[in-house]
Amino acid sequence: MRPSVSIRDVAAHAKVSLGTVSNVLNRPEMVTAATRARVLAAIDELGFVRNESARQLRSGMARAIGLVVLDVGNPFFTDVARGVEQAASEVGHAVILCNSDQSTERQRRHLDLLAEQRVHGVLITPVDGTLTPLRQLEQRGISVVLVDHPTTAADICSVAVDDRAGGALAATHLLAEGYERIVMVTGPPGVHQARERLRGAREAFRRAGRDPAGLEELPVPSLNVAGGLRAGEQLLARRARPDAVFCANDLLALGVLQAVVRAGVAVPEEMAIAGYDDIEFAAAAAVPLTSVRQPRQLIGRTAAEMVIAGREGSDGNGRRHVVFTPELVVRESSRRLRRPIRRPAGPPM
Amino acid sequence: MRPSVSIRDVAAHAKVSLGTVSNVLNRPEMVTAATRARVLAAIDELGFVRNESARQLRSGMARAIGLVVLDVGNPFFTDVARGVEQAASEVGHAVILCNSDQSTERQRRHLDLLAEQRVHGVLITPVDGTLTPLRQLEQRGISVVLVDHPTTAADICSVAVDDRAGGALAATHLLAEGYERIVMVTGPPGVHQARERLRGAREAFRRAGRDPAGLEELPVPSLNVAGGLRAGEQLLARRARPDAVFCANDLLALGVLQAVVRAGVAVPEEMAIAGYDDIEFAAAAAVPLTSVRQPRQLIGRTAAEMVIAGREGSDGNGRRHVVFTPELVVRESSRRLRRPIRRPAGPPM
DNA sequence: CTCCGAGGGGAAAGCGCTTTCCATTCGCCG
DNA sequence: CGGCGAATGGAAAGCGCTTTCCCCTCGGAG
Repeated sequence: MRPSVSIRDVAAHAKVSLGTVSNVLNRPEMVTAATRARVLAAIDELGFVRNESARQLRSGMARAIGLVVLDVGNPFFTDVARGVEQAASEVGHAVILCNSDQSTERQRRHLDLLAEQRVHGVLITPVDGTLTPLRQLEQRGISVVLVDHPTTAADICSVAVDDRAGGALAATHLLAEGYERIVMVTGPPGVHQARERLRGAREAFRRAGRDPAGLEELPVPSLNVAGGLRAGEQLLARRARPDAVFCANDLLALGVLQAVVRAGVAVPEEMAIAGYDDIEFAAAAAVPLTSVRQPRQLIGRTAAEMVIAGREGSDGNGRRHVVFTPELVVRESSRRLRRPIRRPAGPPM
Repeated sequence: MRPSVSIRDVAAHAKVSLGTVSNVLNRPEMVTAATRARVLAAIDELGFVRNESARQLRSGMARAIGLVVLDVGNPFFTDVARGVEQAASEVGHAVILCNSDQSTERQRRHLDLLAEQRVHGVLITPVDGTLTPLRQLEQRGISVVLVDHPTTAADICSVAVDDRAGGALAATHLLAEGYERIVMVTGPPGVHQARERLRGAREAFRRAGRDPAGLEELPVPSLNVAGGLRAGEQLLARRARPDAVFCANDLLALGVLQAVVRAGVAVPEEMAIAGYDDIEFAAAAAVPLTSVRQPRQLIGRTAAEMVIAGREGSDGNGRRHVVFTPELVVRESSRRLRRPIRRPAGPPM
């Protein structure tokens, strides 16, 4: 097997013309079964593998799509990625996964890279609200779909979940359970999703006849477990602790939970906790976590399908914005009822 | 901004020759500062983005590497991916992430795709021990590095962690704590890592003067939380429950833990649990989980560096196999000491 | 003023593939 | 048996870039 077998070698080996090999590869129906078999046999014997770059140089576009996420470590995004990957592989597209880690600079570098690769499209959860670089991509013919980014921009496709509704679900639930002093832990100021969830929660306060300002916001620098630990410690240090904490995502919630449990404070009796995303680990936490579930894989799959379909007719009939509805999952971390006490020999849990 | 700006347009706009533009891009030092500036200005004005496919068609190799993992949902792999991505982006390489989901078929499809893309190299945690397709890649000039796959194959580079030592660490610890009836939960039969961890654990039994056969193996179909839940239920249903469970990874352990805690069985008093990987969520679990830590990002980074360096001289001086040493992290889930009693009414500590 | 060498121009080849345009060769129908 | 259409051959262009070769043009050193 020579390092590089070209379509021309295959043609020679199968004793057909170069064009025929190309036809077998791209329009197999217009070639006789017999010759097709002969060509395929030659491909097999020679170990020929089609060169994507040459192909894409002609077609002008790669059979790959880019996925830029805020944090690969967040199970929310890996589930989205899974959905994307499934949809992409069904049509033979590769997925280039990029992790911006909330850095504008890294995001920019990744977008440049994807532009150089002439990817078919880009799925992105942008670091901030600046959509200019994305519009530039679109001008270059690379379609863009915003993922989980509540946007009002009509010119860019998006797939999102109604964060405001989700925030409202959580807040309504906490209020209904009778919690009074509620704090919402959010991430860095720029994070759109968190803002919307807070907004939804405040609306729920209003609808419940409560002062929206009564929902305090506690921002932390990062939306991960470390950020949650930090938030938890801050809350514990207060004289007047909140009796319920709503976190912008489950990683934060797990961090808060860990800090709180470690300090011997009972959840939910002394402090209830609710998260967002309903990641797999939420149910397995120290105290099973109440959370707001989003159809993660479906988000990814839908976004991928949109970007693969491209902009054909999307201005006319194509849907440009898809919004899913979240769902509240109540678990022990926020139930007012005293949890049943389970003890083997004596210790509670 | 026209859909496609080529190097030729840039040359015309900057009033230089085509070759000069190419030089600015690839060997900037051999062009005068003045003309370089002029060319860069033209690039900027026209919004030129270099076409990677054309470039790679000439060079014969893409500036991208493939990463094939068993499960993107497993934080172990996302951390590895993070390390890979960092190392790759430092040298301007893209990372194509592929998820085999333990399926040979999916793995094959992904490898085909990567071969078509003419990626620079492939990092892979193979589904099984069949290395033939990987050898084929190497013959095509695509270097391969096995990740977290204990191999004896001298002809393929690898980065791994000493799974046997890790298994021994966990088992030794459990024995030292005085546990008697220990079960190890492993995954599907083919999974190499689990096999080695079991082997290491049995060796530890032997060294402790115990019968290695005393360590029972309980295989489950998948190495994730669902698999763990299943294992947990099976163990709970037994008349004679084990007093300690060692799981082949943390996802399994979290699943077992969840099943056990839900049934009101105390951990570790009635059943101790130890996992493997020390993922971020292990510390935040219902009962903080004892686990075996692996340098995940470092594994990814090292593997990426190896594959980017390629096979240049690796037969001679280049290291072809790197093995890291794991580390035991003891938490409450396996401590013999009774945990401090924490209850809302009268929290200690 | 001459000469040299560096910076740059211009042209060309070629990476592997797709696609198009004829020209050719069949097998087969009328 | 003439002719028709389907299946293929053969040739060629061109996607955007890198690289090489050779020639030209200066500015500065001698």
